[in-house]
Amino acid sequence: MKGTSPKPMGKRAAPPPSSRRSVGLKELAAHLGLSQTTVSRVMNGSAGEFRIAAVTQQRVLKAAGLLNYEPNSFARGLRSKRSYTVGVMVPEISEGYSALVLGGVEDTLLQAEFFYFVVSHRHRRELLEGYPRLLLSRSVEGIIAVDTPIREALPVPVVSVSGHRHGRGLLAIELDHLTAADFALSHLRDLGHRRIAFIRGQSFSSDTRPRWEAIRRVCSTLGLRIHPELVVQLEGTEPGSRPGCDAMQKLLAAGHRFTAVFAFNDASAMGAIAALHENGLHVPRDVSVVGFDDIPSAATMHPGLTTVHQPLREMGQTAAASLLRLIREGVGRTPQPSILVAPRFVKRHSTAKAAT
Amino acid sequence: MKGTSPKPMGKRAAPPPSSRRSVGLKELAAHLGLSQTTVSRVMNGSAGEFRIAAVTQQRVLKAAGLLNYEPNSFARGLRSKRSYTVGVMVPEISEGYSALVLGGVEDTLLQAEFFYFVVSHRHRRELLEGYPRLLLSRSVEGIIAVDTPIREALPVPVVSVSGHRHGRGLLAIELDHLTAADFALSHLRDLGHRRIAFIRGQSFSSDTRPRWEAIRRVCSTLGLRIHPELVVQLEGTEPGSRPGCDAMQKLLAAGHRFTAVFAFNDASAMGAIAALHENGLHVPRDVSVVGFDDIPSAATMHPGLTTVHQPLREMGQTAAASLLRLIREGVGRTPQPSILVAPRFVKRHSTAKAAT
DNA sequence: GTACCTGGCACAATCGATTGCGCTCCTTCG
DNA sequence: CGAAGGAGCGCAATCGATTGTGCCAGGTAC
Repeated sequence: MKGTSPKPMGKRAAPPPSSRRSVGLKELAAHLGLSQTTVSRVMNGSAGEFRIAAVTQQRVLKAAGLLNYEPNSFARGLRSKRSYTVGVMVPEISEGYSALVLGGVEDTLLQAEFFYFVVSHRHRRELLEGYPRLLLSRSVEGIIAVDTPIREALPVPVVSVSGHRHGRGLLAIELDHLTAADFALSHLRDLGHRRIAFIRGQSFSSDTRPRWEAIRRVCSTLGLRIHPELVVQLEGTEPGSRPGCDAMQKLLAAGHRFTAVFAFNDASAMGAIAALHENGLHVPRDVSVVGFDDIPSAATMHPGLTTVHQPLREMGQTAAASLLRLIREGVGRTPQPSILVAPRFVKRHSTAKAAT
Repeated sequence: MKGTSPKPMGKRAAPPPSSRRSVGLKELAAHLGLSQTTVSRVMNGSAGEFRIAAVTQQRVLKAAGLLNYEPNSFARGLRSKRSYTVGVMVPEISEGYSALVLGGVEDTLLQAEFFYFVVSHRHRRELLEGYPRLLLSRSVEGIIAVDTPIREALPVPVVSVSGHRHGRGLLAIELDHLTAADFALSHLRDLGHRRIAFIRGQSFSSDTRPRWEAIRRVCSTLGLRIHPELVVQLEGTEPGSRPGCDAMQKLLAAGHRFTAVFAFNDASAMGAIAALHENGLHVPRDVSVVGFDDIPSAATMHPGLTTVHQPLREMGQTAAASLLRLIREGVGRTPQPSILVAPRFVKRHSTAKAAT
């Protein structure tokens, strides 16, 4: 009561552009001659349930606008125990894959007035294990794991995008690998290819195993034989096309004949093409190459890369939407362990009829 | 549109049903037979200044570990008024440019135990204007604006990366455009090019203006003439190489002769090359092309693109480090309005001696 | 006239950690 | 032996919003 109250309802010209230090609920209430309770209820839209007079609501809203009131997020979170924030774990944010998924995640989250923290673990063990707890200590309400294994069970919902499936109330958003493999292999088969080489992904990439499994099953269905001597694996954590180039060099050095290559991703397909060129082989005349992912440069490179398009943005959106649902409804007996999204096949110019 | 929107926020949704309730400071203290004060001091490392016995510290630390104590971030923030969080605004997170800068930002921030929110505004006006306030309402301690104009003065430090410079205690991290232009233009001049075409950036891109200014100055220094009829501008917000392709088509349609092109970025350079090919012109035999940015596919395309490399990751790191400094030391008379980072010139195969 | 609504709002207790003081014991010194 | 001084902690008031409950006045109902 001692201090001079800012302005007790007196008439006053337009208050100076409120560059004020964030007004609190308290000041707002005082300025209105109301209790914090009432103001809070109006601001939260629960005015109806508490019978606040319509005229009062208008007064509050108007004053809030004028004084530029913003509720303190800490205080609000402390009471309500809600942060409206989720955490997103990715291997490396600057890589196209994660960035595209993040774009989709953002689309959905921000629409629901959620924010998100991003952390990238770079496949380093201590980060992989530490980040979930770190995120939890920041009060996230859920976690989206992109191409990232989650081992321990967490006290919040977790949705993975192309991640290792690990049960325990973990919802996985996955590409329909079977359809993807069918697209690529049917295409090659129809072009007459029988001796197809495969470049498998690095062991740490979570897509490696399911995609290979799908390839095996589809080959079997299509009556294609997998020649073990034509299967190589990417190695090293280096991004870009180098690993694919190395893998193809190794394959070529072995000297086995093949007319087509199905690469693990577009980056390795590009590396493979570079290696083929260096060895005097022409794509697609001598060897056809099919990539995976459909990254932007797949369209602009020469020759344009035939590849399987992954709807990464859509996967991000689906992941976020699913996570929001889990947060809202609780993780009650996850109805389904995974959601499949459909790939698209993009035929460009790196594939042609098998050389006879 | 002004003021606080009456966020309905719905009913109190059931709080996330956490399986294992986290222990609070209170329980920890009780379990130890100590006061919250003491435990808090030990946990915050300020034990020394408050003469807590070494043996007590050990006890506390051990119990905290056992009971798995994690301080509540809301309560902590409420008192200390620190969030250890910054906001990052980008045009679109899924684009390579932003993603690379973000990578650098993350490197530095996470090392300082800061987290960050990402929001992408897609050049939409309402988002551009609303996000700063929205971030502030989340109690961020600072903002990094990547290729994003910030108009109003904010109550927290702001660092921009390749953004419109706008004084007012805003620190800008910028590429050294003069050096960059000199790299590219000296190279072309030395190869004998005199009639050089320019593809300028879209008007909404903050790099467009300063880069063009640098080009003009460097041309003047090098004794190169800028032929107005050889200057075209990118149009449309479409990402990828289409805008560059269109621009080059327009240029070719005009029918003026030129032997080299300096594109606004690699994407448009690729588009330009595609357009040149379509018109029967060979790169680099008939026309040399220099790009800008050095995006990953610049190296793998054919021909390899000669370009100016922007150290985007480094720029992100510098931005984050600078922001942290401003947060720590306050925005006292920003000592310098901008920090320049040096580009690198990457010579590949899209440039050659001028056709005679 | 009394009892009973019911609309309209206020009280005060939280949420969980931080922090300015201040209160005990022990030593140690004069 | 008394007092000063330090070592070791605890009390209780915050931070700002949310929320269960309570209170009062005016309006029926009988």
